[in-house]
Amino acid sequence: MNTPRRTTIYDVAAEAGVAPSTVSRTFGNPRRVNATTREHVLRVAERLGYRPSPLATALQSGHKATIAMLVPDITNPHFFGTIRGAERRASEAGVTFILGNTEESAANERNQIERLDHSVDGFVLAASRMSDETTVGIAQSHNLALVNREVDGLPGVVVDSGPGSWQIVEHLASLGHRSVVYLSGPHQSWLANERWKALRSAAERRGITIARLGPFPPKVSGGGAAADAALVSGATALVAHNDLLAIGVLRRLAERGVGVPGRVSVVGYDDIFGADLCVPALTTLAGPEDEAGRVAVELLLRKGSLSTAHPAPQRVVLPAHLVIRDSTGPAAP
Amino acid sequence: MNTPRRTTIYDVAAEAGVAPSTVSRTFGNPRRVNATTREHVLRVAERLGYRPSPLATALQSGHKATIAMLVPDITNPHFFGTIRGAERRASEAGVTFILGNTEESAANERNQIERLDHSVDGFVLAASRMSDETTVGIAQSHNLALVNREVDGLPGVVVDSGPGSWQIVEHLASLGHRSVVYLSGPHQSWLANERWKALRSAAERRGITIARLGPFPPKVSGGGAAADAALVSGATALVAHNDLLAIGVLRRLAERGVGVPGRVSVVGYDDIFGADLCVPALTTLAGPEDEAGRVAVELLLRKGSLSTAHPAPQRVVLPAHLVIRDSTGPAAP
DNA sequence: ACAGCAATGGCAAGCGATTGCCAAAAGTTG
DNA sequence: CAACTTTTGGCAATCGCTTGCCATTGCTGT
Repeated sequence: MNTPRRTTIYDVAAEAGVAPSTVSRTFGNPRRVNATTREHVLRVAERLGYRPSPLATALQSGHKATIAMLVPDITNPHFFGTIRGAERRASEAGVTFILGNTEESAANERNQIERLDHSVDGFVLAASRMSDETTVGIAQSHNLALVNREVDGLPGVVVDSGPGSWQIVEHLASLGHRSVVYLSGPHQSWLANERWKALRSAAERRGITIARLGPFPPKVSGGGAAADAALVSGATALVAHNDLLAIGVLRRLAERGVGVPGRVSVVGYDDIFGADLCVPALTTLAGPEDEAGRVAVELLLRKGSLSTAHPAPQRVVLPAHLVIRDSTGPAAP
Repeated sequence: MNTPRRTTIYDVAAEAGVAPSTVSRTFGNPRRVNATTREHVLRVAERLGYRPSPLATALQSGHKATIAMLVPDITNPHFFGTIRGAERRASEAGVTFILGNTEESAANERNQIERLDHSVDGFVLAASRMSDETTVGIAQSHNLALVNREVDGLPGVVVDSGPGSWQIVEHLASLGHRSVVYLSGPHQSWLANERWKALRSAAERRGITIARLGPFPPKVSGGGAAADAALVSGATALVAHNDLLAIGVLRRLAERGVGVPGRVSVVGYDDIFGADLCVPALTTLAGPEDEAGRVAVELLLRKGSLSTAHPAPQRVVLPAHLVIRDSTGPAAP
């Protein structure tokens, strides 16, 4: 890895017989330099294999062309889509993409932000675990875009679980279910609370009994306890916080010989990879996760550009739709 | 996002009544400054909320404390294990982690490397699509660590598909299969060739007929064509390049009413999330993907430190093991 | 032909650290 | 106590690029 010193604007300038500032402008502010000169400089730069140093640029101009995305659990397939979408959009925009895992911890999240602070233009916070106050505080000095989390005044994108949750309840109701439980995710998860609220209000409207159980870790391994608790409750339909949990529930149910959807129906959220692979295939609320990732990055980028003339939408809601598979069926009599 | 100008070593220096260089040393070379002074500086820095700027540091010292990982397809769950492992290790080492998607293209891979060149200390290349020559060329001026790819003289980690492939063949042979096909991944995939070689030699040793079909895109969607081709071949056992492809194959087979493992057996590689969810559950070669990610980063970090005294192992081979599930069974008579 | 301007290029001062070199202070040694 | 070594802190150059400001140059209009 011997470094033969990289080509700098000075090298190019010398070779092209112009001042370094001219070279700099050629790249960063082309209209500021005469077409002929520009061409010439570009040619020389090309020949010398010049590459601008993002570091030096960032240090001087403050423009880092880099964003970071923080997810609570990089393991969770649910985030794959969002990560993918975000990475794609960033890459398209020529922005480098930093990925961080917060291990479901708000403290960890803060630290990462703190650490990366100097190195990025902004953060995409997916399913942030931080409190509203903390988040607002951070937003004071940082560019943020939230995914699946709403905080007053902050830009973000959510996959709409409201109408989605209603769809779930309607579906269940139409199958004759009268008693439903929601197997909740972490209590500090905004999403968990949102889903619960939506489910409850939908259930009330339909005159259906609904209860919240948990919290359960939103992983396959959380399914055991969740299933057992649900069974005790006597509900005929279980709505899990996410597909991972739902799959865990399905497993446990199979172990215990509880028929799905014969005895109970199971619904998940997210439609992750694998949801249609398990048996019975999982009925789940599918959202455009990729899109969410894209949009979040978009919001961040837009905010950067000072197009205050055309204020970008600060809050985007993406529609979700229920994918009905085999894990839901008529309520047992 | 108004930036009230961040605290710099100068601020700290002024406040603490020392020179900026002392502040710098306090952080970067603590033993160079008197304990008392150090304590004092640290206290002041703390009070002022000083955070070093990685950019400035990198610009001056060349030490970026950042690595990038490039994967061919961020979509593929297979890579998430590796990504996770790599991210973890990087994070533990206080190194920031950049993730890039190369979309299965060697050219894209080169570009990304070029772009990130100035910003990182090294690259983890997962299942790189670049030719050996190109890779060696790049290694001349960049720090590289390869995952599931071997290039002479370059450090890397592979999940050992050799013995693994033998296990597959043994398993199939013991079930009475005499004719096997390998449903290959992309031809420029080193892994695909490696697997093929291992399978073939194992098959020969066992006196089993084996053929290579493909290439097929290593995705679920590639499974249709792969399954059809395999059926025509008349083989009783299909070994797919990876689980995604295997799952696609399973689907197609089910569509066509071909019993698995009744009529044919199917084996995959990687044991991705979902492999045990599908029906029949997939027999597959499981490797420690997380570990591979960790190790790759480790190699990169080690190379950075000039511990030439204790030359780090340049090539790590991780063992794989066959997970036998329901997609393999006795050969049809 | 001349004031008035816009376009273009150069100068030099940063951005926030690191680090080689030097000098002052402190500690050792016989 | 003189002579010497080790610690410790400061100075200032440097990393590669951006950008405000100034000086030229060449047009324009009248």
